[in-house]
Amino acid sequence: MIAIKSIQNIPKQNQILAALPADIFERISPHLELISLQRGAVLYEAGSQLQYVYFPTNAIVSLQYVMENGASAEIAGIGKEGVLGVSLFMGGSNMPSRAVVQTTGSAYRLQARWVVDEFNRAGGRRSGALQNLMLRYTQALLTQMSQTAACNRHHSVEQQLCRWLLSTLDRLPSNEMSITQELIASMLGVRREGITETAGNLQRAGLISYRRGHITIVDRVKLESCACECYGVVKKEFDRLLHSSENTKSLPPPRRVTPSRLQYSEHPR
Amino acid sequence: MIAIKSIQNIPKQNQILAALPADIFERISPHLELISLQRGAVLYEAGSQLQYVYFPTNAIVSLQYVMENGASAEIAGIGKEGVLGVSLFMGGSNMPSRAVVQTTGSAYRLQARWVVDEFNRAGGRRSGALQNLMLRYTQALLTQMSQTAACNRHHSVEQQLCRWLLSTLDRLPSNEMSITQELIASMLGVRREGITETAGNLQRAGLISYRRGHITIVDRVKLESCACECYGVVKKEFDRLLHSSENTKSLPPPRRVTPSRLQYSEHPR
DNA sequence: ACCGTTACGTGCGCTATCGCACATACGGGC
DNA sequence: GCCCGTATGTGCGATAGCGCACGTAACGGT
Repeated sequence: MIAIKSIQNIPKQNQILAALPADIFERISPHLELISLQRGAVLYEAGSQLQYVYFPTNAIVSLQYVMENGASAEIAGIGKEGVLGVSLFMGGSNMPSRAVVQTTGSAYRLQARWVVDEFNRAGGRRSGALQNLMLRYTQALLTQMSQTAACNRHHSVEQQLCRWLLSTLDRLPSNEMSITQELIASMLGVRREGITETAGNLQRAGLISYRRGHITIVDRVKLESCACECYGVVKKEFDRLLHSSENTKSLPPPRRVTPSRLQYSEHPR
Repeated sequence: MIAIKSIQNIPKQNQILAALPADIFERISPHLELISLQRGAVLYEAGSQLQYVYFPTNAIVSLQYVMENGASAEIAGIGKEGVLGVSLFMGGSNMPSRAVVQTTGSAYRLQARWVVDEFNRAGGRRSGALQNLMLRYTQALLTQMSQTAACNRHHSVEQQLCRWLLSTLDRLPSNEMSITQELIASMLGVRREGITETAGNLQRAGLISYRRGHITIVDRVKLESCACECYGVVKKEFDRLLHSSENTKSLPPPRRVTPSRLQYSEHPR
């Protein structure tokens, strides 16, 4: 986690930073520090005070919840599309979960106070674009978490693995990722053996191929059809919230339409 | 869902409304409508536009995600401690999940525009107390969702049932609730038979007692020890975020302390 | 080129939960 | 007081995923 300089890395690789209006970006950019994140580094421990907000460029950070008995589960993943530390301007000043670097890479960070300042600059008229963006991202995060909760309840390890691979892939430049099955297992909160077996199946079926610590996506389309709906739902929501006409408050039509009168959707059998 | 008048119901039964500073409360209170919510009513369909924000008094609303195949899972519950519709000022203008009334009761509602106005009134100096409260509540909601995700992954039906009973109890005036096992099952996303069996065990053990459509909590303490940690964690976080000294930005110490260097918490075996 | 660490493979019995097919009985409405 | 819809009880085979105990081999460092 050493501050480095590099001409390869530019802040705008992070999509939140890229979406900021020029004036705001100018204002905060002097305070952005480029740092390199090594896999395994812990950015926040659950419950600790937030010192920085992080904007990953090619790193991926995983929010995970660790239970009393040591079992863990990934709650959400954050890559170049997002920002780590939204709780800061929510007033909580600390996170409910731990943030661990899942894929080595870079990120820009910003001292807490700059973000809070800028967030509150919301000067009546054009209530701060930063605030707006952050809030939208937070909502996308809410969606991701809801989906994870439902997914954990109802989907098989295979479906979840596919989902996970796809969303990780979306945050990477190539179609290969460096990660062990053990780590994936700890993200998904399942046994390593379960991943070994499932990954074996996927490889045999020609969806992926892997060697010690590396996975390559071979057939993305098939992988998508093998993943649960969760992948698509979350992706669509991110697109809707973050890429659509910047300033609009009333946005595109509902994600889907359903009958307006209650039927308690019973457990399907 | 008919507007009614009642002297029994006062807005301040809702803890968010109660926590608002007098001036703001005065400003919005003329626009508050008291409505009665019948069990089963759907307040929002997933993806639909938000028309109102709801502040439950003695009603309980359940946010649930319904999957393509009809299976469902509760993502979070909202009672007198909270507010339904935070997505409104997050800029999303609609919710990712469905909101269903789980316990018949009342709520106050507010037209979307009043909330948004007030939310954005954040006049530089004392950036709106409403905004502050809402954001804090949103963070508490984030915690609840994370916890649900992890809980769904790792805890048994019994633990989850206990957790659910306790958090429902906290939102009710008495120690009896009117609900069928079928409904609980659909909230937890498990089979009804699973609830029947587990509830039977709990009754035999003297923690609860029930009759057709009604459950009474008999021994709350035992119930707590039987529930998973999730109940306590979420409750503590709500207290921390919503009851602690209103305006403080740097708050009580971390929820718990953990070593600051990474160990990938492997799946415990 | 070797060697040891660490990642991956595999087998096996176990448990929780599912899916389904019923039986039973409560209690509100007439 | 009866009756029927609906909530609850129960049994049973199927299965996904767990926990554990290994074996094997890939890769990186010296």
